[in-house]
Amino acid sequence: MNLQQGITHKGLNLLLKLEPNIKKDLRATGRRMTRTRQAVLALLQRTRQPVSANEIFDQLQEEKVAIDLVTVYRTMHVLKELGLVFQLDLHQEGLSRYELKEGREHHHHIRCQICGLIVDLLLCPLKKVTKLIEQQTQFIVDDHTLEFAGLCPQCQ
Amino acid sequence: MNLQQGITHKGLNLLLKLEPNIKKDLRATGRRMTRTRQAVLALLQRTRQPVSANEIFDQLQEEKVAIDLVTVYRTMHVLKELGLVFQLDLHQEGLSRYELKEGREHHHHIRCQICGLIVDLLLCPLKKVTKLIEQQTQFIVDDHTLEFAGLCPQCQ
DNA sequence: CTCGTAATTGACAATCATTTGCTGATATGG
DNA sequence: CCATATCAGCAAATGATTGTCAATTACGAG
Repeated sequence: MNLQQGITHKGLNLLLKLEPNIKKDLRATGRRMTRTRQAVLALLQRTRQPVSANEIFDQLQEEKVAIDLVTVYRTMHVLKELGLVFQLDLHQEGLSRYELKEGREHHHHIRCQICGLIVDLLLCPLKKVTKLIEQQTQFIVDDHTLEFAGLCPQCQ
Repeated sequence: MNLQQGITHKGLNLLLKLEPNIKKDLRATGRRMTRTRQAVLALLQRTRQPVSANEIFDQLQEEKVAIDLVTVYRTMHVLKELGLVFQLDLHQEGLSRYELKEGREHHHHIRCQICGLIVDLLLCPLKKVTKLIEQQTQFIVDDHTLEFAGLCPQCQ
């Protein structure tokens, strides 16, 4: 089984490649590419960890981008509808985090219970189990959530 | 791999067996067995599905048990501290659910996206994967959350 | 390039789940 | 049966998220 950590984003370079496609997606559903949406998308691209609405808001404030927290929520809602963003609800965090799909594969996360560090796990051991569950429960399974918690190397 | 659904509770019978032990646990930490805690425990025992604080509150109201919602939350907090209850934060539900451990084994859940039915999955395919993750991330893993979503037989 | 219109924003209030502060009620050992 | 520390109930605070509405802005048509 192949398990890789880390990030394969290439930073702002991708913005130029990504933006026209996203604009197309927006237009196709009667929406517009605005400067606030650009700012949020750019931030999501250069951010390594899944970010909360508040973190997006704070970060953009620091970068002198004027944006309302409400607009951040609305933007995330739109990006979710377009299927461009994953929403993560990590156990006992009490808030949602988001990350760009951007061609990334299905994956899961591990979170440090001390410092909150979140690391990607590029593995999914659940394909066989899903079939088994479908057979035995008669459900049609179409999603799953898998998350690990523990202590990161720094916090042990 | 053995996967069973369903419930092995035997209802109120267990209350008699369970209560003295729980009272002991409470007393050991300077706490008391009160009638509200009894009512909540009894409800948890005869309930099949993981229940939210509000559901506990509503259900007890119907049964003419006077209890404040705040007290439900505080009771769940105590029961969690004593390790008697699991807290579940299911994906996109935006609230917490609770279930009695009561000698039940580690397990996971599947939730119907239409009607909200939650079924227990008495399986856990993650032991090997946990070791692998520990090796490769250098984390010490001490918990995980696994949840499936889909359509139950009725809702397909 | 300008305009009109519909989508979007921001400011503010509302909502929902959950927590906290305070005071009177009550379980429990003595 | 009493003393007292824990507990319940109520009110109000909190933090995340959503709804309202007037003012602003994107963008295709001309």
